[in-house]
Amino acid sequence: MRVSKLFGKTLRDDPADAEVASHRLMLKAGMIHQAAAGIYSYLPLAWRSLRKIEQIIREEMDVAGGQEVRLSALQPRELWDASGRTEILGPQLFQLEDRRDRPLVLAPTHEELLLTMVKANVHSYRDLPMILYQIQTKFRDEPRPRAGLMRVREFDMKDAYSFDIDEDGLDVAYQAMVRAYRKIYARCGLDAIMVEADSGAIGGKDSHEFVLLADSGEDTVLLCEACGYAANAERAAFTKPPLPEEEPLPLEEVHTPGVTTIDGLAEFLGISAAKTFKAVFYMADGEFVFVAIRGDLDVNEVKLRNALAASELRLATPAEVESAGIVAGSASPVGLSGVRTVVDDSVHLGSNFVVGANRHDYHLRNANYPRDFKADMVADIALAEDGYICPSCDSRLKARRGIEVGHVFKLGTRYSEPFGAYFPDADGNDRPIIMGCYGIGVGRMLAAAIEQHHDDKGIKFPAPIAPYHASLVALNVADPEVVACAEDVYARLGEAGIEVLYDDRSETAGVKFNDADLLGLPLRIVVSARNLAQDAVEVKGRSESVAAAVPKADIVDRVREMLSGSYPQEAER
RNA sequence: CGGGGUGUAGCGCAGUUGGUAGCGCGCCACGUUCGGGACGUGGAGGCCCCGGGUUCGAGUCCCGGCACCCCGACCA
Repeated sequence: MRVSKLFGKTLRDDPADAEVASHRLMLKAGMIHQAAAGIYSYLPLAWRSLRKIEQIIREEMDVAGGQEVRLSALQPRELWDASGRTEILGPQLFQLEDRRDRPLVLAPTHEELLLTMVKANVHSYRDLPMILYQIQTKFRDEPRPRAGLMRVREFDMKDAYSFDIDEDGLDVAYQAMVRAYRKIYARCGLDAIMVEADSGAIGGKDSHEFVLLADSGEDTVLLCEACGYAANAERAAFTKPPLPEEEPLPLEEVHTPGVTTIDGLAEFLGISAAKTFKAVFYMADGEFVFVAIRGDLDVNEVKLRNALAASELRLATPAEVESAGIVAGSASPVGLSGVRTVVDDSVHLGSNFVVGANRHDYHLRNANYPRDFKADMVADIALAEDGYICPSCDSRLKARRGIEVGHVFKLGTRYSEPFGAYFPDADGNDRPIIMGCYGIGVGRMLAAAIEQHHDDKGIKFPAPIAPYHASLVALNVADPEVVACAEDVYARLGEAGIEVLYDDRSETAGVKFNDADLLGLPLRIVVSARNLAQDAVEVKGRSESVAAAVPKADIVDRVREMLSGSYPQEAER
């Protein structure tokens, strides 16, 4: 491709509305165009890269035994009404009507439709196991699109679904998908780590996320360098430091004027926050819930939601707290009745806690569970944070930000049962299909790759997903010899199957070099009068600082060598 | 949905007490240059986000919308 003909122009100034690197660089390099918040079009450069990512995913899905399907994006809303997800998804679901006022939705995911197809086509245990996948556009009206391609409302996603007769089969499929995912990221030149994840509202048991560590990421993950434990913060467990066991002392009221916070309370009484118990109030599916946790810990709302099996969870408003008869600032589980109470299991790790007295300016010393208060539920609802103790060894966890680029779930019968996806087993008994689902965001992969591979000059594309393999820069196109050589090199590389972006524009060296660095193809080949004097052209890797002079005749071999050398996993294939 | 910010040329921005819009980059033409965002000369390019209002007169003041960005809430 000649740059003079390429659709898409680079920008000299940084676009004002882009803060994260991938967004800024893709706009600046002329790769993407924004239509509205979280809605982007892809220009040729981005689209080439995305297609390469898709192709890598497709190949690995096929190796893992997947069959590609293509499902309709426009779907009747009644399908979603039937699964109850019209309501669950709420405003996130794009809805429209056809000319006869029939309600339709733009599919945010495809479980519903796929299940109806599976029901129609799976008639026996002999049809299983099976893996289906699709790579196509999904629509979600996100509350807050952000960071360029990182979180958008229209996006391409690979979704795979496994269908098995039993849990053992699911385990096999799950492991095959995990292996495929690891290969996909490796082939794309991405350093993704697998972390334990919450399965969220999609349900199911085991769940893992694939995460690229990056400060611009939306997720927080906790990692243990010593034993390899890795989990999303929503899911992460940790060892809660125990307090010395004390003889239970009698409950005793203490005057605490003006004290309404845990820090204030600890300071006032000269004790550590861990010796206190704090109260937090939530509304879970409309029901008021009193939550208590040791003063040094914070509530993990995802764990709490799971413990309560609630679909909607939010902090209670001050008015709701008051109408529940709670004295905010001195709230206490002691003497509480008629309110659902959840207590973190840290209640077992200590004694003689200081709690509120349900009376302004008073707290209670020496509260002990279960002597002084009851709970409807005791569970781990604590949020893991940086520096906490690893749950599987005694090292410290590190908190890092990351970009979620893949998520795998063991769904079990979560969808097959309600959708009636049953099959007769060898004994003729109907059994629900055991399912797994496995997603990768294609556009987010591209954004994440750029987050992970860039410098102050621009992108540094991993070769397998670069829009082209090399930039060919002709310096001074007014010089006929330079042009002749560049054309010759362009033609020969093209014949050798190497994808070259040929900068044939009448621009100065600085402009061309800067644009080449900005787009960040793996190699840069320069043809100039200076090199031509030695019958050479020069080749430089995007990350290298000095270029190598290569005899003109050797250029094809040399480029091939350098491309395979930088990505051995590609060369092996 | 709450908080903050921004809407003026393709991009980045300025615009004074209200007086009919400018700079840089980019773009077009010609010439000189030619290894890290060159230079000269000449040009083109505007629904000042939208709608009301005040005023002789509004990019500017007032009211009401909308859009986009950031933080938070939310996020199969």
